[in-house]
Amino acid sequence: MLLTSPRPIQRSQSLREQTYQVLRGAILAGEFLAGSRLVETQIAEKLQVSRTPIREALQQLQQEQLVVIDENGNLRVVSFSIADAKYLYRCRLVLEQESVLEACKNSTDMQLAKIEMAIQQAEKAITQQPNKLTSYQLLHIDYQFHRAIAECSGNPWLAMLLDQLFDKMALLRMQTVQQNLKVLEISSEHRRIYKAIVERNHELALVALTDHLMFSQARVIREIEQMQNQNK
Amino acid sequence: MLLTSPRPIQRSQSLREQTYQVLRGAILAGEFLAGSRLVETQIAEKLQVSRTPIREALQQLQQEQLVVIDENGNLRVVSFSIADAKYLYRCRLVLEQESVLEACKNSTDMQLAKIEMAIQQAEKAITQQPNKLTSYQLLHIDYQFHRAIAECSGNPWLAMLLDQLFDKMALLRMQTVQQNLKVLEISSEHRRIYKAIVERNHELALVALTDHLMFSQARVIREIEQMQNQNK
DNA sequence: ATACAATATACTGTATACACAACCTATGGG
DNA sequence: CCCATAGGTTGTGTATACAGTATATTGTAT
Repeated sequence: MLLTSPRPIQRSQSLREQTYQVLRGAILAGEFLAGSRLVETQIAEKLQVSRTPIREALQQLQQEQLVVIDENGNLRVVSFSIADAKYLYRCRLVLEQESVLEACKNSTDMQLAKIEMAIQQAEKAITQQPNKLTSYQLLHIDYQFHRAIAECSGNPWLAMLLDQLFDKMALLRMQTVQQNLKVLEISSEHRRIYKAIVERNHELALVALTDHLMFSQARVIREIEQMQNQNK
Repeated sequence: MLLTSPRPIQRSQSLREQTYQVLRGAILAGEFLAGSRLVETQIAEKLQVSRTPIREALQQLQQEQLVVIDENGNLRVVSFSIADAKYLYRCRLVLEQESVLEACKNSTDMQLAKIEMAIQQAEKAITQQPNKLTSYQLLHIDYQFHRAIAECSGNPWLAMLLDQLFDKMALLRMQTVQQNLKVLEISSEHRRIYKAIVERNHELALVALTDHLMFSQARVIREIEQMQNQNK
């Protein structure tokens, strides 16, 4: 009789991981102004932990390009241009095209159900608490849908690459979106993609996805331009 | 653990950066067996620096998925399966397709020259020192070509995503390739892609690229299978 | 010998100390 | 009045100490 304890795991997470989550969340939630400086010692004092976990969390964020080193060697929250937006959307498009193609081919019923759940969750969130949700939460719900499709592809590296882009997209939109997203438009576009995948119609799925991303890109760029006009 | 590096480390860059380069190089050069364990204290003693820079370097490698945490929480050099190979190549294909498309559209004369230089350098390296070069060096020269095309696209995020894949590809092939690469085949395939880009013929460029990557994938998978047969 | 308990060892996570560089600021000399 | 430099401030990089935990080892009893 041997302690076959099935791995009780989950020793409370390391401070490094917790710090990382806190900082990432704060950045994506827009709690730092774009371009604001991040100083190890200040964050350490604020969070009441030593510099070590902070340092490591910042390095992780830096590798993910959510924070960058400026010309003086200071860490700052990254700030995206219109050009960045276009390039990021372009990368996302080709990866997500592969994503839906494979989803059309491989997705199981359970995976499809997960996609539909993501759509329903989004719709529920909108109708029930229209203004209770932060932009960050809305974006998160949006990406659940795209993440679910990527998982259908069965390609873990594809999902990983897309995750990286989603984080940057979230920050990009967080830095621009003032009012709430046009969530109704998004929802119908999502339904269209989902329907095509269920029908295994990959031509239609590709078109629907491409439309969706192009519209989304257009919305983001329009908002950036509006912001820039306001600042004049 | 070999780490042929008694102490070439100097204060020019941070120890963290130097350690990272040394470890990354050692992994990609195959100086660690696939799956071998990486221990902070051991590496620290070997390189004669404290654990701090080692730790940070290892975390960076972990984020790049060149090392992973096993079920017991130990760091190990990642080891790829045939499935991984296929998935990685698939991601690489869609990203590089975008890469050559944009290269056909945007590349300047200088950028084109850089691509050609990469080809010539590869050919020179092969003819002059056929057996002097390690597989790692050959791979590096190979990727210079693909990197140069990615730069032509003007899309920095695309180049970044591809860089990540190249590292994994290098490791994948390092773990499989026994004899030297079939460099002559590669070279002619490269020339074909280059020619299409110069002529701004994007249909042909896409075909040439796709062929090249499919051949490459087939070569890698064949070698993995041979290895697995040998181990029986 | 095998199983189990007790102890030692090996690693990691975190805090802290210190060195050093960049940057500011003020004071004194021109 | 200007500027040059000493001294302080701030921030990062690195080493090290210490605690907690997992792993290996040894000793002991059956």
